[in-house]
Amino acid sequence: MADHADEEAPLPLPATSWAVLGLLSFGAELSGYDLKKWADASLRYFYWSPSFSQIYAELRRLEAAGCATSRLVTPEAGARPKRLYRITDAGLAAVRTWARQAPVDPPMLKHPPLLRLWLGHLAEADDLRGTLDAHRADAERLRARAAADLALAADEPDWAYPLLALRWSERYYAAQAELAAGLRADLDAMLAARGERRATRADQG
Amino acid sequence: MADHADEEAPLPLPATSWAVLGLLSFGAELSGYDLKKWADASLRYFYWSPSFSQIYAELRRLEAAGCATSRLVTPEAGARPKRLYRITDAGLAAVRTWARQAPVDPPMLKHPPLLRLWLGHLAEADDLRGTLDAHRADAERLRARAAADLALAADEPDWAYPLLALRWSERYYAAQAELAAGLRADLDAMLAARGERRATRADQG
DNA sequence: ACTAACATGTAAAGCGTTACATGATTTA
DNA sequence: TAAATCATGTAACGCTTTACATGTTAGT
Repeated sequence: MADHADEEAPLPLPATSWAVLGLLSFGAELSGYDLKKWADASLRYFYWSPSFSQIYAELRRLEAAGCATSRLVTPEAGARPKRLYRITDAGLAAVRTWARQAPVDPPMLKHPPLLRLWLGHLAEADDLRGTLDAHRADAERLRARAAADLALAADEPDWAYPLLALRWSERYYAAQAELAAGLRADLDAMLAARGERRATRADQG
Repeated sequence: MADHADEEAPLPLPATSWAVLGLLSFGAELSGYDLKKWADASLRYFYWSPSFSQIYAELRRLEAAGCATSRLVTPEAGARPKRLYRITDAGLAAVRTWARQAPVDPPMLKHPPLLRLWLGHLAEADDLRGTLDAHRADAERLRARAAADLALAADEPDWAYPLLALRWSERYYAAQAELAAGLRADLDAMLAARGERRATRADQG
């Protein structure tokens, strides 16, 4: 039976569960708080970082499914105890099966700045310009953060794959900034052309 | 009071409501089915396209809020009636206020192919290569679809802003394909270096 | 006549967030 | 010692999807 583990269907867990179990699959014993911090520093560039409460719920679910175990640790007498989670052998086998066999969903993008521009006929031109400029600045900030996190993680042989993901992330946010700049230019060109057309009509009429 | 409409706080509706009301703000009288089709052809490139049931629920909500009205239309005697929705003056004012004043949330990305790569230590190299290649092909398909939709919408003066969004979308998916190619190259280089290091160690040991 | 695709919804289940509650630790 | 921040959770709410139910139209 153990020989056929890779051929069994993956456990029916939501993607967020696999992300959390994936964090644990690197081997460390972590608290919910630790996991949230780590997710913010790595996953969030290409996968949204779940909230604390979501992480705590996922950990309870993973433990109930036998994919993780937990123990209460009290640092000092009288201090508040914390619960540390560690992946189990069954959990490691499950996440391996998932990583090799589960279908890969398509990327999902929710881009509020673009939604605003798409409804540009409802706003003022300066509002739109401001929205795009702010979005571009955000993208550049994220690119810089990814570059910084990349420098921190470099040369750690265990993190070769997270490092690839970080390199991709830095390029992704650089591309986002460039796309924002291009869109800003297109918007200005469109508005200029529209203004000229209106002026021409006014001259004729 | 009417003069101050732009200074009032936007109605507390979720982003999806505004997206649907935004579709209606172009002026057409549409059914839930029409709206879904239109969302699939325009919004989905930069904003996920809500499901049918979600759209129907949003329409009911918008009507309850006074932002839209509906009427039942029976094409022929005995045929199944359909409900058509149209934006109201109050709805137009509300979506204008939202478009000008509501804060713009940051883009949200959920990228399962990258999540798989990030957990590359759990899978086989060929699985990862296949995942990346499939992702690249998907991105190129979406780029081509955006280009096609762009050609359909061009030269419609009312769709100037949707056109800008479509141009951005085409570039976005082109960039996605390039990023996938770059990541594939990085992966191959990493695996080659690892293989050489392992071979070197084997020679020495 | 049968099938597939089109079309319009409803109901239930689950995902995920915000708000809340609590206590420890640091800083002013 | 007061405030701010860190840290660990719980509970309630609302968004979103999947599955289901139902009827119509068009092709074969």
